[in-house]
Amino acid sequence: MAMKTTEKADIKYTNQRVEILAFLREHDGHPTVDEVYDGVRKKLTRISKATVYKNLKFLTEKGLLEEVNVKGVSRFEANFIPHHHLICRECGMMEDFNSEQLMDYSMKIAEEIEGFTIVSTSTNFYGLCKKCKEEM
Amino acid sequence: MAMKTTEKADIKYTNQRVEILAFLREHDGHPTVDEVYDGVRKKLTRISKATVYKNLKFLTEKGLLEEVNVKGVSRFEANFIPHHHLICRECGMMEDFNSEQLMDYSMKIAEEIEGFTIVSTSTNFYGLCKKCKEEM
DNA sequence: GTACGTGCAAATGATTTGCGTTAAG
DNA sequence: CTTAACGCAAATCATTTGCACGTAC
Repeated sequence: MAMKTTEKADIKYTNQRVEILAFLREHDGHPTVDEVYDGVRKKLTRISKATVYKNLKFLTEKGLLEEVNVKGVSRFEANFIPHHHLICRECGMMEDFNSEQLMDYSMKIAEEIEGFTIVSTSTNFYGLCKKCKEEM
Repeated sequence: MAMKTTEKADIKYTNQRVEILAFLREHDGHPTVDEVYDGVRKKLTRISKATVYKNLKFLTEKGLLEEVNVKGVSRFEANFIPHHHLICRECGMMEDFNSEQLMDYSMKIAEEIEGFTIVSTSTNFYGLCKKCKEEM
């Protein structure tokens, strides 16, 4: 069976990739491309933004990262425990949220869908974060 | 209380806005900006893409449209019955999917979340559409 | 009549690409 | 060694903006 794991073997772990992965594992706030770039540049001062772009795309294709999009901006994460998101409609802030119950429930519903082979599910909860609510 | 409905009153229903709304109501396949532009241009040949952009943004802010983002591209819809999405990881194709059960279940879980005021939820089911699966 | 919307062209911002150089395996 | 990755600068693509003119209310 063709598994993702076989693909992982072909990855060249360059310094740049190692630092990008390390940065994302230490920052679970779903950083944007620029935030990853700024973060990684502290360790690798000569890294280019093009390399950050290329690698975020590459690592996402290889299955080592997940890309999410809020208000038109790409954000990345390295968290592989399937989870859900709380998203603030006002400021775009995004937080992980776990509910195994909901994950199980969604996957059970997924099994009944025809003409689509479901691999994963993710629920987004949209609303207002504490900060934005107070500012209203 | 400041409701969305009070805002709706201030909308100037120009030809351009009317056609954009009509197009989206007739096309539930989550069109991109370019697709909306091409579609509306058949009726209003002189409309500019800037106007399409301005109005999609404006109408989304006014609550008449929903914006979703797949693979970095914005898509729009005018469907206000809350619903879920089936998204193909391969080609980005997106289809509506209804499950009242799942909607109820998610909202029940949402009520228990603290520090975040949840307004709506939407579950994305990721996988492969029939066409992409056959091509593998 | 007036304020807001439009179309156009130019500006911005995000992302991708081409290519000579560098480094991982 | 050899091939894939890097860094840089230029190119492309999506989206926004400024402004003179037009139109909904």
